[in-house]
Amino acid sequence: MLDLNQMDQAAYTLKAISNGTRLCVISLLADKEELNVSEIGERLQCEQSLLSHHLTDMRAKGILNCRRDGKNCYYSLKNKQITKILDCIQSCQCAE
Amino acid sequence: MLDLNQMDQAAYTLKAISNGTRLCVISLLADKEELNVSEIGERLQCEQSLLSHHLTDMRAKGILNCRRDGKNCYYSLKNKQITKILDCIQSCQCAE
DNA sequence: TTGTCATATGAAAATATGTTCATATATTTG
DNA sequence: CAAATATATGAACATATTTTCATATGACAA
Repeated sequence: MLDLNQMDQAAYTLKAISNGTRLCVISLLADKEELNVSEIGERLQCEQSLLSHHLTDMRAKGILNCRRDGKNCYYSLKNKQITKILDCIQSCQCAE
Repeated sequence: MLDLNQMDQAAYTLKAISNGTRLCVISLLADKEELNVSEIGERLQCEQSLLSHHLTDMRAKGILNCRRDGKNCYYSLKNKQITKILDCIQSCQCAE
């Protein structure tokens, strides 16, 4: 029941989201089904290239999906469940 | 509702636990109420000093409590709620 | 005391993450 | 086709995290 490999995998996913900007992206996408990069950029304080790096990496790590439509790329959560981590961590912060 | 500062704080806590060894520690302490460093070390594949660094840092970041009793230091979860993140992330992995 | 056990600490090295900047690519429009 | 828009990429750098090693500290037992 205590499997380091399993925990490493969990850690891999957690690391991929352990960043303020990335959590914001997840929070945005929790509601909106999908958003393109510009829309995300407008809502966040994040420079184009940096945001792109974050999105690309989160996608590579299986957090986000991406779909191109013309000039735009629409990102969405690959697994909505991930938003529960946000609730979870926030309830932890409160109960401190 | 989308507050970067709040997300940064959440990220700070997430970072403090986004590591296989640290998640193992949390998982161990989820059951056992408290364990001393040697007990944790036996159950984990982790060298003394490295484990100590992890524990000290998790403590500094408000994840763990520590109580000394004689030669031993007993660590426990400051907030049991944190274990829900483990369940949470694991259910995310499955549903992939 | 001295030795031993349990744990912590600090510095250095190794590695990973985050950020910036300049530039590339894909798509659409004129 | 050329220009404009949306987004990605790569290299360089800055910063943070992880790991190792040597050593320190605290507590107890002989």
